[in-house]
Amino acid sequence: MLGETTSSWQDKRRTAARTEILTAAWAVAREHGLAGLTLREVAARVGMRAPSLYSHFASKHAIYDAMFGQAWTEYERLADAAEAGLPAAPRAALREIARFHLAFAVADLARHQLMNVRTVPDFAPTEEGLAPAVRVLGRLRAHLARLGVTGDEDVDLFTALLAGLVDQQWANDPGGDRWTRLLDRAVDMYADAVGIPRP
Amino acid sequence: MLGETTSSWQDKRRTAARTEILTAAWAVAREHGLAGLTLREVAARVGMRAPSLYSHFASKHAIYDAMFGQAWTEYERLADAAEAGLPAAPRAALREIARFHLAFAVADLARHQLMNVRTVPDFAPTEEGLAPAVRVLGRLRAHLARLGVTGDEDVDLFTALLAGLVDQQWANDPGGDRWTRLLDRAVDMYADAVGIPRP
DNA sequence: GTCTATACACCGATAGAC
DNA sequence: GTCTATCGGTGTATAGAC
Repeated sequence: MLGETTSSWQDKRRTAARTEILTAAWAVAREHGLAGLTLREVAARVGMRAPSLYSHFASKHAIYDAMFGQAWTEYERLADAAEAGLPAAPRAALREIARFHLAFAVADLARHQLMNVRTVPDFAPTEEGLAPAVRVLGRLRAHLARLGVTGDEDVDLFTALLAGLVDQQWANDPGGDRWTRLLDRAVDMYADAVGIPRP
Repeated sequence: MLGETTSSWQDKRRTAARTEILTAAWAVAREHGLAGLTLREVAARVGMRAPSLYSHFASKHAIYDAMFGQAWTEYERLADAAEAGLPAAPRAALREIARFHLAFAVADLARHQLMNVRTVPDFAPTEEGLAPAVRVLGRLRAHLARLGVTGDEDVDLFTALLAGLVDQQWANDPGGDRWTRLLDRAVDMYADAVGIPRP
């Protein structure tokens, strides 16, 4: 995970074990809900007893933290890939950014809950786990700036708009599209408000 | 709670005990977080042992459900009181509705988490607990209709906008006003989009 | 009816043997 | 590293005192 220059045979085994544990943790979280994740079940899926997990992660929170980092890293990776295909027209570009965000947030409840926290009682990501999330927000700021949106409040308004659509979608129509289908209208409403020119 | 025509001495004692338990539950939820609510601590605060709570509530979820109903009933009560002072100007009225909602949602994290669910793993409000929440949404629809906003999608867009501001506020600036202060801009943005006339 | 005492199955976490 | 055993916590069920 960290930028190791040399990785011995033992290190590879260690990271492999960590990866396997995290994969199992994601599966449990998706089946039983994020809060329904238990060390005993994760351990069972990787052929261990629960206490053995503590040789690889300091605590259950450390597992959540690693998952948090994985989720935002994956977001970053996919966003990078999608960046090449961004339309030139400002509104179309903004629409595509919003569409990507909503699609990612609506695809996996456990992941969404973890990335946007709150549902795990005392969990707060460490600085290391937070890093990719911070980078993603920076990337969004840069994109908006390129579209002419530079004010902090304008950026905050955009994130609130996206967060609201996602939240209402999960809360009141999970699996449906009652709120996600409002995306185009929401983006146009926002674009009008911050002065992004109409096509 | 229910509409009893006669309330015997025992009934009064029963509802008094229930009320006392719920008050203690709110206190615990505010101190330790909504998920940090434990029956043992609630019981201790009302001078009971944990199992004794089961004489008054069928389960911990039943306590959550009663709290859910209380929160939305309180929202309804305050909204009713505020209704008399609503401005005549459409945008001002919309702004006041939004302001009330945000103020209520931002005032108490445990209450907000409970009213908008999700953080309590398997909890889903019963029909009875849900009733005041449904009434509140109906009231909002009526208000918006009076302002000329009748489309379901327009209503959904408004609820998403409010939900987003509240969520971002709690998630990224709890206790502050980084997102709540965007309220006027958000309302104007929305009013422009749905065609509520400018003053 | 209301409460206590007890018990059960589960949780995260730790200690120590191997 | 992984195990077993265990600790203190949880929600919850039930038997029985009053």
